[in-house]
Amino acid sequence: MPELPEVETTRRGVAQILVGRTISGVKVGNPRLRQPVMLDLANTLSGLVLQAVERRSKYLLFRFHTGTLIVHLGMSGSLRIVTPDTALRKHDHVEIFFDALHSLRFHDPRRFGLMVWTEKPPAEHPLIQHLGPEPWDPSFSTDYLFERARGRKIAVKSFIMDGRIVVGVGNIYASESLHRARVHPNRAAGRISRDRYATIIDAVQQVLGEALDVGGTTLRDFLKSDGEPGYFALQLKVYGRAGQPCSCGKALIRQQVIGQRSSFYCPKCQR
DNA sequence: ACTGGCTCCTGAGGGC
DNA sequence: TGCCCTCAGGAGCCAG
Repeated sequence: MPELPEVETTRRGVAQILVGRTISGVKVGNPRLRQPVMLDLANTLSGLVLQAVERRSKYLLFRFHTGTLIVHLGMSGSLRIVTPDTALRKHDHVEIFFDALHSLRFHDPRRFGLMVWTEKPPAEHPLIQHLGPEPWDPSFSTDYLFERARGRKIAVKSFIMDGRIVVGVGNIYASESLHRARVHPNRAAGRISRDRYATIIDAVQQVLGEALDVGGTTLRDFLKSDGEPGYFALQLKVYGRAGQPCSCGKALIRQQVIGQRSSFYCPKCQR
């Protein structure tokens, strides 16, 4: 379940090794992802030099001079760089061949991921164009968030997970961020003060940033043959800890479904 | 304009 | 041991 820090770490690992290399071929095993993978992707990509690997939200953007390959890892997807002779694993759906030592494999058991080609600027692609700011973009400001929340009755946790409001805040880090900001996840977005939104922004940036820092330390594992970029061992304070004492020591962590998503909070220190 | 609910898919884990 | 059930989740989509 890659969240933004995992996607960014993947981006760095892939970019470091593959940028500047030329694609020699593509093999599509199972094209049935969230959107079908073009079966003739090899025709499109063969001979192209990878110019850059960028990221927008949780979408990875493989840039070529003729267009962009948009990749999303869904919730179980991962990318791995292997030598082409490495044995295929179950759920290795797409392989992009570079040279004798480098092949990029897309692995995704649940197939919520996606791999699509576009010749337009990626910012104009339907998957990208309606996305809100990145969590660290200056436009993700207290005023912005407060104004967008006016009149909204939706739970603040669902609000900050809405990619049109801000991208990259997944289910786990939404719970963690609100715990850090001491805001109850079920509080209506429109009934939160400007000051508290400033705190929420700080918390989101800190939580994602810390996860990214942990990810950076595992980057060297990127090439390990059996290693997934994986889930970072960031200390989670509430997620998955229902019934355990909160770090405040005054209450047990509760679990509640909010917006069809499992959510965790401390009833004492989050209001 | 909002909101909540549904959907894709597979593996893990619990109960018996 | 093995079967069956439920749950988990990113994010687009749809109906009310």
